[in-house]
Amino acid sequence: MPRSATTADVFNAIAEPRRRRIVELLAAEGAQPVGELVLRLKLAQPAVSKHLGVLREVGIVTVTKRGRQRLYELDAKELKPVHDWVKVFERYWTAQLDRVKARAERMASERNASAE
Amino acid sequence: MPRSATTADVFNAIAEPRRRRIVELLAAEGAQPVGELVLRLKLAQPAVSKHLGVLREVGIVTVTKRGRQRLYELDAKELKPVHDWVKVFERYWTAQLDRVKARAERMASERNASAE
DNA sequence: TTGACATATTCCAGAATTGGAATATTTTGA
DNA sequence: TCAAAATATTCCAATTCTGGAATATGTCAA
Repeated sequence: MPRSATTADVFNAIAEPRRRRIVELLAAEGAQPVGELVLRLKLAQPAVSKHLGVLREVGIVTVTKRGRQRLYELDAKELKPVHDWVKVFERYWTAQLDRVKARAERMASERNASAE
Repeated sequence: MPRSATTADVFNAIAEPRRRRIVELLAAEGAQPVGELVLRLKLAQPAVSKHLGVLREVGIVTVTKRGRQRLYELDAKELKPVHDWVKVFERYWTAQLDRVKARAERMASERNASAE
């Protein structure tokens, strides 16, 4: 069987470097029309439109018409699931590493011992 | 041209739901042998081995031999780049949302206005 | 040494991604 | 109404991904 539904999911949307750059750009500069992104990213227009399409499907960006252009705006709160997920691991590289690590390893070996 | 090198990158590694589950499991239970993961995740052994391979390539997990089994352990600090990236957007959903949002939008419209 | 166990690797198939080119669509301005 | 501008969509090709089956590899135990 083939690949299973990972698409249309926030984690996948930001797995693409170019899409991350789009997100960064929108965060830094505010809403932008497609053409502006094309210039900044040095990508072909269709490519940009497609990436924006993926981001839009996931809800990371929203569109507004302005004349013949489309303004894309970041809706950053859609990134919260990603933040929530990695946040859990924050303690692994924060400060008192030794104690945390030692504790994790101790628990791990105990679990393994009793599980076999 | 085809897809461009997104593989072997941390963001991609965690884009797969099953791989995230593996990471979660290793975080919660400590180092585990492949067989244990197979049972927990209800995935076929080759599938698990392959996912572990991806995680290993990126450095998210490390392996240790123990008899005929291989113990996979989480090296969570490799997730830091992801955390660093999303952390920037934390303010978008934290507390004083209105003020932040208003400010962002004001700056955005100013930039757009002067850019044209 | 041989056989069973644990895991990795290879090969295959179906689907999905991505960029590029060409084209369609929408909107504005003359 | 018509041409140009801005963007989206479609179609194509090359590549990649993932799971499944079969098989290879390594290791222990008798």
